[in-house]
Amino acid sequence: MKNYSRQREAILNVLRSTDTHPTANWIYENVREVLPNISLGTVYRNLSALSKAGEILCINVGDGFDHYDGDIRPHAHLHCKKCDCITDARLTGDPLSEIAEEHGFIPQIPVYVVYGICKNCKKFDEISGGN
Amino acid sequence: MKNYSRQREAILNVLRSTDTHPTANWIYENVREVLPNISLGTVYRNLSALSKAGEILCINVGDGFDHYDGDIRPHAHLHCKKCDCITDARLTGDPLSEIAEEHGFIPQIPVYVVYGICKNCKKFDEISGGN
DNA sequence: AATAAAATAGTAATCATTACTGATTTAGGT
DNA sequence: ACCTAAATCAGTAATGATTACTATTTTATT
Repeated sequence: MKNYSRQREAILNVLRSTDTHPTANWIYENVREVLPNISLGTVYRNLSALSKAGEILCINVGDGFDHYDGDIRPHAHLHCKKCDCITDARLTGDPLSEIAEEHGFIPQIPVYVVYGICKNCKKFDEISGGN
Repeated sequence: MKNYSRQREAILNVLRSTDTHPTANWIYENVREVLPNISLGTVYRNLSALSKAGEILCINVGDGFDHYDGDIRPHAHLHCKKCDCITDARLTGDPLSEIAEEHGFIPQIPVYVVYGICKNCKKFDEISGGN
């Protein structure tokens, strides 16, 4: 993360222009439209470095892919266990910082996660009769 | 999940007797002390089935391993980004359900996650001067 | 322009997890 | 108890997202 690279800038641009919490491969495909010769390894390396530097977030839904989020402002993630989508939700307070404090835990990265069933999957459930 | 198997029961026993949110391999090693011939594939298959059935939780810290939790009562997880440990914390309310409701989202699985720095890593940071 | 550090493209290796196969166990009726 | 079908198992092979490696190119600084 010492030197400028147009590859890193393009990766950040692609990631910050979506709210879909994409995978490394999705980012790769989209950056290729700007930089056709970029390597998948470069995408992975930069996402990893940016994540470690705290400039982006790495999210793990449990679908076998790492997802990334260019929005590092405090917000919540609603994880759907059916379709593995991630919906952003604003936070009206800091609900767990008090609890965290009891444990001597610093809630450094401002993302809260809730598992559940999203709007669309809920709709489908009602039609198909559950499951 | 139709038929009884002593393997599945042993896996559940091991998982429920710890609060360390272990990996599949840790569970495998510990179940082997009771059932020496159990297969690693059996452990994976059962953990997956139990997780899908909602009897246990699969947790994804981002350290390359799936972790499991035998406690499915409502509680929060404090994820340390330094050592990837997971600390349980009790919930005093239902802080995000109101927000979730706005999105038509059903917070079905009662686990909240907060990323940050745990007590021990914090202590080490103070000694070594950060990072 | 010259140099060293950093980053890249392309490819090979890693390794947690999943899939597969033939044998064993369970459930439930007879 | 026996019988059958479905479920599960042990053991092993395959998968595939991610990481590591290497030789080359780019960046920052003098």
